[in-house]
Amino acid sequence: MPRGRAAGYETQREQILARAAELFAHQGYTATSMNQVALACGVSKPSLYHYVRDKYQLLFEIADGHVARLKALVAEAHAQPLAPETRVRLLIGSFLEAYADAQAAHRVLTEDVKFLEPADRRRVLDGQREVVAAFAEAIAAARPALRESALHKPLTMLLFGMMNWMFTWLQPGGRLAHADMAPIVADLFFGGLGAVQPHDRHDLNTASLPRPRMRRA
Amino acid sequence: MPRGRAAGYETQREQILARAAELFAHQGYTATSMNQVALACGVSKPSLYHYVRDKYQLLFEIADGHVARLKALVAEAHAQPLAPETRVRLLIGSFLEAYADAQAAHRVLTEDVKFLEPADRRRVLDGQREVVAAFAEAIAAARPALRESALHKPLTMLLFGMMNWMFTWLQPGGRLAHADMAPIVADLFFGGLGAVQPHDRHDLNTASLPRPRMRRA
DNA sequence: AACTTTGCTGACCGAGCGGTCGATTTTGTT
DNA sequence: AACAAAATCGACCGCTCGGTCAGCAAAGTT
Repeated sequence: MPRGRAAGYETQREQILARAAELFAHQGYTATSMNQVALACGVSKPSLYHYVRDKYQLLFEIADGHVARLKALVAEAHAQPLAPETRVRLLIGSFLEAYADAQAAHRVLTEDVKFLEPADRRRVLDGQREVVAAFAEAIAAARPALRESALHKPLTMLLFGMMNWMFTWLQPGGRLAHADMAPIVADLFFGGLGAVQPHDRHDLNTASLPRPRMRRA
Repeated sequence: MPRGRAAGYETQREQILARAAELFAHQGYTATSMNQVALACGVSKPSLYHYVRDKYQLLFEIADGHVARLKALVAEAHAQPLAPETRVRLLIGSFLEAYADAQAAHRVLTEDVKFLEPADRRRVLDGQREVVAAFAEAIAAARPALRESALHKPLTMLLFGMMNWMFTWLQPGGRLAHADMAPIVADLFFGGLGAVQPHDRHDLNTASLPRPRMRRA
């Protein structure tokens, strides 16, 4: 057995994944060419293929790695003995921190999942479902009345909407950082839960207002 | 002058736009070929190019048309004499209705803007900024205290996060419809505003909890 | 020193892309 | 009937894509 792998192999591999994640995040998976990835990594295309099987593997590893990170955060929050609401607030904070640290991977996960083959997509989406279910459970533990109304799952999705949409408008160098938003999101969410609780479905109190259809724009 | 345009020209053009929007929404702009668009419309590729200048024009018209629709909804809501909070609730309801009626265009708008040329992208994003600013103004009118804390804009973005993320998880044929969500979103938002108001920025009340870094996933 | 694998590259391949051409048929006007 | 533009199509073009190949220098094992 003449040689083993060089020490820098895994290092370079991870750098390639990171560069690819950035390119995918900014240009989209299909609009990014392997030539671009190779160029961004400072290597030739065959060298790139020395570290990665194909373009598809880049996509899968970026997406799968990110959900694995999120699942680890959930496990970490559940390992600590915390009051229910405190646990949810911790989850929100740690997720927003993870989003800030891996913005590219997060964007790839939310926008390019559709390019995964069915089996891989299922795997990734199942991981996401686990994470969302854990949030929903933590929320139901903090506000048990929600579970009876079967509203804790839609409300959990609204919470994820607030968090997942942040990468759209929050500037990395702006006045507000992801960490600043965590208590705001948590306060808005828990403060609003009380107001939405007594609601009945199909009680569309604004639907009776006149709302004529549009003709053309 | 021998002939004018056939009566069905505009009709077919709009159908092409609609089909293209669906394909773009499900596969992404770059991953959708003009052959696919032509096939989905039941015409040959040269016929398709008889109705549309090029692929890019499809993208721009889909995105621009959708923001025009949203801007019209804002104008419509402002034309009516309403109590501030009622106006915001009406806006939320009409936006969710518009999202439900034009899910494909909405998805294209949120995911494929990056493929617009700078000038066109600016135009579309400016339109979106107008819409968001109108929401923020309506919200500040309903809760004047928010304006002083300069928090009404981030909170408006959180509201948009809840609404814009809905297309990700709300099943068109599921138990909950977009219309069912409107009062829930409005109640959660207005109910939570009171809880977030007294907050000071950088008062990260969960940040003191132990939150060790992850090593690798 | 002999050997074998690693790490890397310029050149190349088949395929599919967006878009066009030339020709044909259809249709409203005169 | 004569005409010109509209509407449609099969075939094709130049280009870029993801990916491969043959070959070369460097390096760890024996």
